[in-house]
Amino acid sequence: MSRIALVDVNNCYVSCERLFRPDLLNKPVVVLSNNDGCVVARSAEARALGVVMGMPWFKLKGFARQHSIVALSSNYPLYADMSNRIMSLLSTYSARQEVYSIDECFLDLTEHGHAHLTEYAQTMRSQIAKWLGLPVCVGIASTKTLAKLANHVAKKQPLWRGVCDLTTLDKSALDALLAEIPVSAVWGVGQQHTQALIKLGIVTVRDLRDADGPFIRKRFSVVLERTVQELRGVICLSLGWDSCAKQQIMSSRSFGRSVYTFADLAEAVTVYVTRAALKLRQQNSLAGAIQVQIKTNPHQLKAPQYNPSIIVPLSRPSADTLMLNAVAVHGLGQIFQPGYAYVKAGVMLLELLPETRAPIDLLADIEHATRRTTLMHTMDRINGKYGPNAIGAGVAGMSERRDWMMKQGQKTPNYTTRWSELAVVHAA
DNA sequence: TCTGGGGTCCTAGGACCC
DNA sequence: TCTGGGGTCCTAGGACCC
Repeated sequence: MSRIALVDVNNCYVSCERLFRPDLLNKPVVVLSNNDGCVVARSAEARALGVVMGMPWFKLKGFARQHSIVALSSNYPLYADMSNRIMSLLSTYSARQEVYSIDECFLDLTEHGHAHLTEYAQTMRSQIAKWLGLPVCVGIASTKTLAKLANHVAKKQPLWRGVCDLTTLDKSALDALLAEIPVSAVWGVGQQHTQALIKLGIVTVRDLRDADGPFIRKRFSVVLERTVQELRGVICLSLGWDSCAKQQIMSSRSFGRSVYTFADLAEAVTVYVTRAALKLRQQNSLAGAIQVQIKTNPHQLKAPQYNPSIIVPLSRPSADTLMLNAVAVHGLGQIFQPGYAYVKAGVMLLELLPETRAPIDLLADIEHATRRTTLMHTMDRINGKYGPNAIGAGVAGMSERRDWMMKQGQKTPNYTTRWSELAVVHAA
């Protein structure tokens, strides 16, 4: 039988912030989404006060002041850097690792032998705590879905001391445990499914595990039927341990204020294309098409709404920022209408293919293409060294003009990724 | 004049995840 | 006044072909 572990950082963003702000330990802390929009992470203390994930910050503000909740803007460079460190440390614990998100990964421990997995996982926890100062929980089981569930149990039930290995339970103990957990805790069961399942009398994880597979498939989908199988210990989701290339790359942001003009939107689109194209080159891919979208504020019910998008194919696949940008801005021109208050724009790179599989264009000017590729690499190197906006496409504008950029009122410094913002130790 | 069915490809949209 | 940003996979339905 296989053994899969799911390792997950507790309250990841809050824990990262606390590393450099030990004064925040034991205090209610929340981290806000881009634009300081809503809550995306909360400490145990904030959760205990009733702060819900996704709560808009403007609604929470008064309550937060009353209860001395500390709110921070999200600091993704810091979280990404800590994530890289933790993932590389965890990779030493298994030959097979699937990095599933910024704060969690699966490890295949099948080859490790079954006897001492709990101790092995405890070793991981203490090494991560000691080297990086971050708290993690570990769930172990025979499938990914069960490992996610085990992780949930490890977090919720203190008696497991941060590591829950479901394979150590006998059948009746496992049945009893699964009968305590609401079906909504299962990976792949969201709000819609939860409500529909409850109506059918499927309320606990145990109910779902024991539900009729073909019925679930018919009433819901093959996806949920796979989940049922996985809960029974049948592997349907295999471990993807190669960091495979993304199939689409997106870059979008809400603005700090409403935007009305084509010029401002074009400037934003150029910034997003620049960011997306960099990611594209980093995974050595080319894009065959680019989608541009702009949006008005959906929460502003009385204001006129306009949320167009357009997909523009490229004449030939490319990773050239300037080329992609020209196409994107042209696409923007097709959908832009004056007279609306736009609050968000985004671009998506589509039809990605590996650089190596680029079609050969007999009519292309090889010398020109090579120069452009060199230009892109040079640009990436300069931006890598001097900051992401050191040089870019012409329309991107200078930062002082970009007053539409997102609001980040409470951002902590880039403690680990910028020399100028390193934490400083003061001698007593 | 009458008339069919199977297959593929693409797209939009929905559900889910963190 | 102020409500995130990335992703994945699947399905249904239409267009088109033979």
